[in-house]
Amino acid sequence: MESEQIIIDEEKFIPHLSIDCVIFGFHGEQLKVLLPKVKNLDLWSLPGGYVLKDEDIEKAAQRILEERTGVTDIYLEQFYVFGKANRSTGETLKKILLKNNVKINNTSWVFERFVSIGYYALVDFSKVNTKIGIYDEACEWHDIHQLPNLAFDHAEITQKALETLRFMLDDKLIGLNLLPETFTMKELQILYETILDKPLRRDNFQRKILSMGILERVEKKFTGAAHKAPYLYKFIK
Amino acid sequence: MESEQIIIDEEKFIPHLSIDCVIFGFHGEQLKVLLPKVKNLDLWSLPGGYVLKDEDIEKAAQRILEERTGVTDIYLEQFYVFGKANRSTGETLKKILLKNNVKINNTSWVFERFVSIGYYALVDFSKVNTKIGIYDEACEWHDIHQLPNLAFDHAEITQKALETLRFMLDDKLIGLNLLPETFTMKELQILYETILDKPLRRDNFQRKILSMGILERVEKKFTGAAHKAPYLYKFIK
DNA sequence: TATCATTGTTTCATTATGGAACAATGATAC
DNA sequence: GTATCATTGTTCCATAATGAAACAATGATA
Repeated sequence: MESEQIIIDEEKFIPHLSIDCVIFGFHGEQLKVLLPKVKNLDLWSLPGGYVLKDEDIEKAAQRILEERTGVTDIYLEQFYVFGKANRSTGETLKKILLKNNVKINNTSWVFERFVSIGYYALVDFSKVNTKIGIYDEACEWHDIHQLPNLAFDHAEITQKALETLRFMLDDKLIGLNLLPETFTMKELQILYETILDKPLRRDNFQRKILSMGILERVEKKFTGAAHKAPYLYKFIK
Repeated sequence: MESEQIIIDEEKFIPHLSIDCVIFGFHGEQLKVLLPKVKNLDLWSLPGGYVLKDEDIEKAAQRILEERTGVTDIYLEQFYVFGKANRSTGETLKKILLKNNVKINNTSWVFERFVSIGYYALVDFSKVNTKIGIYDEACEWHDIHQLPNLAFDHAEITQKALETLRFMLDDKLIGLNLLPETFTMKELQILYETILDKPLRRDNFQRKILSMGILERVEKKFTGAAHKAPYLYKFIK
C-alpha cells in the first residue's frame, strides 16, 4: 500500500519558531481545553504550527487555530514565550511525523530546538464545530483538571495559560468570550469559580458583578425545575 | 584609512528572532531607561541582539544586556513578543551597520523581518556602571517622559514595557529591584507615583505599604535639613 | 526659645467585603 | 387550592479596607 505523503515546505516558515495555542471553552460546569490527538499514538498536543516568513504572528496563530481545529475569528491573547534550549526534542516530533506520513529532510530545523510563542484563546463552547486537522486523528475537549498525555512541554504551557487567565480575570471581561449570548448569574459565577478554583459567595458575587454595570438583565429562564426561575443576562456592548 | 570590520556570524544565531530589553532605573525622582546610541547617527535603540542556536532565551537576554550595557545579574522579566511582519525594515539596520563598519552579506536574514521578544529589566541605578557596547557610541539614561529618537518600533516596545510594569506593580515588589539597599518612605512613594504617573496620598501610602509587612525600619536619615529626619527602610528578605 | 518644613500618627467618614438571614417564586405533591 | 421544596434575589449588619483631614513629633535655623 502506497502511503500518502504530506510534505512540509520548510522554506516557507521562520525556522526554530513555533506557536502553540491553548483554547479554553466552558461547558457542563467545567473549564475545558481543545486538543488534537496525534495519529496512532497515545499522545495529545496543543494545536501548534509555524509562522510564515511574511506573516504577522497574530495572523499565524489564527491560521493555525483554524487549520487544526476549525475554529475561526476568536478572541486570542499572547501570554508567554517558551524558549529553553532543551524544551523539545526532535525524537518526539519524528515519531509524530512518521505516524502522519509526513516526508521531511532528517536534518531539517524542525527537529532542532524551538522557541514557541504561547497564545490562549477563549471560545463560546456552544458555537464551536471542531474539525480534525490533516495531521490529527481526533480533536476533543478535555477538562483542565484531567488532561491526557501531552507532548513536549505542553502541560507546562497549558498551566501557564491557566495562570494568566486567572491573573487577567478581573481585567479582561473573560466571560464575554467564554459564555453564550445569554446566561444566568449562576453560570457566570460557576465560570469564575472554575477559573479561580475556589468557591465564591453568591450574594457578594452578584452584587459585585452587577455594580460593574456590564450586564443587562434580559428575561427569565424557565427550566421547568421546581424553584424560582433565574434571570438571563447578557453583556452590554 | 582601513576600517576595522566586525563580522556577525549569522550561522550562530536563530534567524529572524531577536530580543530587545527595556532597562528601568530610578534616579532624581525620575523613571529612566538605559539606551545605547547608534554610532554617528541621531538614533538610539533598545539594547538588543540575537539568540544563539543552543541558548535559552532568558540567558540570551542576560548576555545581550551585559554586552551592550555592562549590567550583569539583574532582575529580568519577559513581557511581550512583537511580531508584525512589517515592524522593522532592513534599511534602518543597514544604515546602522554601515556606521559601525559591520560587514555582512546583503542578503542575510538580518535585513528581513524580525520577531522580537521584549524583556524588561529593573536595576538599582546607584550600582550600575554602564559600558559602551562595541556597536555603540554611547549608553545613557533617559527620562521615560523624554525619550530621544528611537529606532524601529522601540518607542512602542518601551511603552508596552511601562504599561506592564504598571500592571505588575502591586504583584511584583518592584521597589526591591529599583531602589538601593535602604531608602526613605518618601523615595518609595515617589517611585510608585512615577511609575503610575499619578499622585498618592502620603498617609494612606505609608499605612498600606507598612501593613504589607515587607519593610523593616532601620535607622534615621539626617540630611541636615530643617525638619524631622525620616526613617530609612529596607526590604525584608 | 520660637519658627519652619517635613515626617509620623490618629481620627473619622466612606466604601467595600464577609456572613447570615429573609423574601420571592415556579414547580410538585397532596 | 394549599403546603412544600429548591433555588434565586435581596436586605441587613459587622468587619475590613480606603479616602480625607487634622494633629503631633522633630531636627535644623533664626
